[in-house]
Amino acid sequence: MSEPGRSRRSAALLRLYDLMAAHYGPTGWWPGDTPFEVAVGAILTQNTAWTNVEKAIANLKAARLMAPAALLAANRDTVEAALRPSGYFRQKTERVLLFCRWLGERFGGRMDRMAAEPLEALRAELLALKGIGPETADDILLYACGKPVFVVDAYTRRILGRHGIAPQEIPYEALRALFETSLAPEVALFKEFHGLIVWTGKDFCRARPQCDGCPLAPLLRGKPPKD
DNA sequence: GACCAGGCACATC
DNA sequence: GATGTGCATGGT
Repeated sequence: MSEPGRSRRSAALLRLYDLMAAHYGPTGWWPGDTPFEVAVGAILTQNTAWTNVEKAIANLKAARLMAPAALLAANRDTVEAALRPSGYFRQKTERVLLFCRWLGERFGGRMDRMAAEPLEALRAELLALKGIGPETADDILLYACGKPVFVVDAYTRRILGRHGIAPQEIPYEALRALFETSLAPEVALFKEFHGLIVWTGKDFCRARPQCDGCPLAPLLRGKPPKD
């Protein structure tokens, strides 16, 4: 991308950020007591509302299963029962257990050792795991490992498309690259920016799709949303 | 009661 | 490579 193109885009993204931040203040996203809990939540939230994920996470904690070794030692039925409220519970049980097995074999079950790995190699390993696609991998890399990757989700695509910053159908990697080349690679900024997108998406794209009261409404300048 | 949610893998063309 | 389908629960 040309330098003027990048700085224009960078300014547009920072304007989005400022409007959302002014509306919400710090989100502190992602919620989770430990990096492992964040990684599990990233798998459980696939195509699923976060409120349902919270129930499954609470179940795991109540059953003392929020640890890789505990999950691997548990009966599969027990894990499935705990994950049931988050939907797709058979698939998600398989995916969580596969992640635990890999984490155990590769890093002795320790998230801190995983996080010490170089970003690109680690991303490739995560993507090679069955059940971990780009968004889930990047959730884990950013929020559980503190790596400077930008997480793209359905809300990101919808909001940028709606405001004409990127085409609605832009592929995952292209949209990730757009953020990562336009913004300073600061983990705290990436975390908070994605958190603000999630909150804005939940509150306005879903609950109030007409954009009433949306912090980003001023950017539309009276034009209807594009989607 | 229909419709949707912060995905992903797999089959089919 | 693009497109369609299964996976499952809970909220609106």
